[in-house]
Amino acid sequence: MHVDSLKKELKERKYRMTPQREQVLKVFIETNSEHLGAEEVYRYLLSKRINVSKATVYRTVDLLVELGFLRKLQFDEGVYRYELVDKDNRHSHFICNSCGKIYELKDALSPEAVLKDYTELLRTQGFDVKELDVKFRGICPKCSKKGRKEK
Amino acid sequence: MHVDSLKKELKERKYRMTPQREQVLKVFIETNSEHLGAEEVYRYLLSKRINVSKATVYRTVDLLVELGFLRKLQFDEGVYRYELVDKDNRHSHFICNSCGKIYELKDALSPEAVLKDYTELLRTQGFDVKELDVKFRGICPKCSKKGRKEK
DNA sequence: GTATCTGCAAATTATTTGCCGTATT
DNA sequence: AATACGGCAAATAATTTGCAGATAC
Repeated sequence: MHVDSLKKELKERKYRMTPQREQVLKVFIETNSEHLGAEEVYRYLLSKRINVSKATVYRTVDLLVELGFLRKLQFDEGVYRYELVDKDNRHSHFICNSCGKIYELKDALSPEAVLKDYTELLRTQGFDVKELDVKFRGICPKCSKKGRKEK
Repeated sequence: MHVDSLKKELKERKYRMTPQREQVLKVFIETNSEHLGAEEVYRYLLSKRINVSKATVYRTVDLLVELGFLRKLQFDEGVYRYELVDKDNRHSHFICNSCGKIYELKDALSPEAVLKDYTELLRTQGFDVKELDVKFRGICPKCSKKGRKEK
């Protein structure tokens, strides 16, 4: 599983495997890769009595991004968030302007698929597209319902 | 032009028109709405010997977002950037992983148009989509050329 | 054994806030 | 005149860094 490939990847790049690195990666696996910020990872570990300093968490998530285990995200709140990279399951996000909840959109009809032609066009213009980031913003179903009752 | 509608909009919402607000908005008009951060707006004004404090710049760009004159952007650098809202000319961005340059993609075949069907699908599921944010990342034409020569 | 890694505390960066005098309406 | 606004400096929030001791290899 993930932890083994971390060991392998670290060795290949002449980094060292440490308990802290394993623990940080495990947080993302155990939480089903919620969109966690560094602070949250730190608190999660604290709550499980696992001692890792905040600086190490910051350094480790950065490293995990570099190694391709995590993806760095931003949702307009002044915090970086991270999620597990899952190559077969790319997804977009829907961010509710009312409650702030972030939904993952994993539908078969992925925006990535829909945008394929446009990405191709960019390539013909010399843009080598490696990544695509699509975010929808608006009001989520829950907030729409609430709004109807309350107002 | 823009400055007049700012006056109008401020009056409607019972805010006041001030020289600082006019100057900040003008920066975005004069620079063709580059993707400026608050600090850059501040420096631009300084360079033109226009005295506005940094705090005011921060407060003003926030206000201009609220009033719908600016759009708040994030490009994964730890800084908020802003651009003029131009309703008839929405665009996506291409961010070069090598030089960091941000390109605006204004092609006729806009991702927004391509994604329309998918947005519609979301609506049927109760997601009221108000905004769409599409970012491409990769290597830009210039860096691709450089890479070929140097490496 | 040695180079990498961690923890701590201090530094840095971007942004926000409180307060008080100033300007707009 | 009343209230909103701006400037300043201090506060806050998130993240980064320097360094000395600890640990993986």
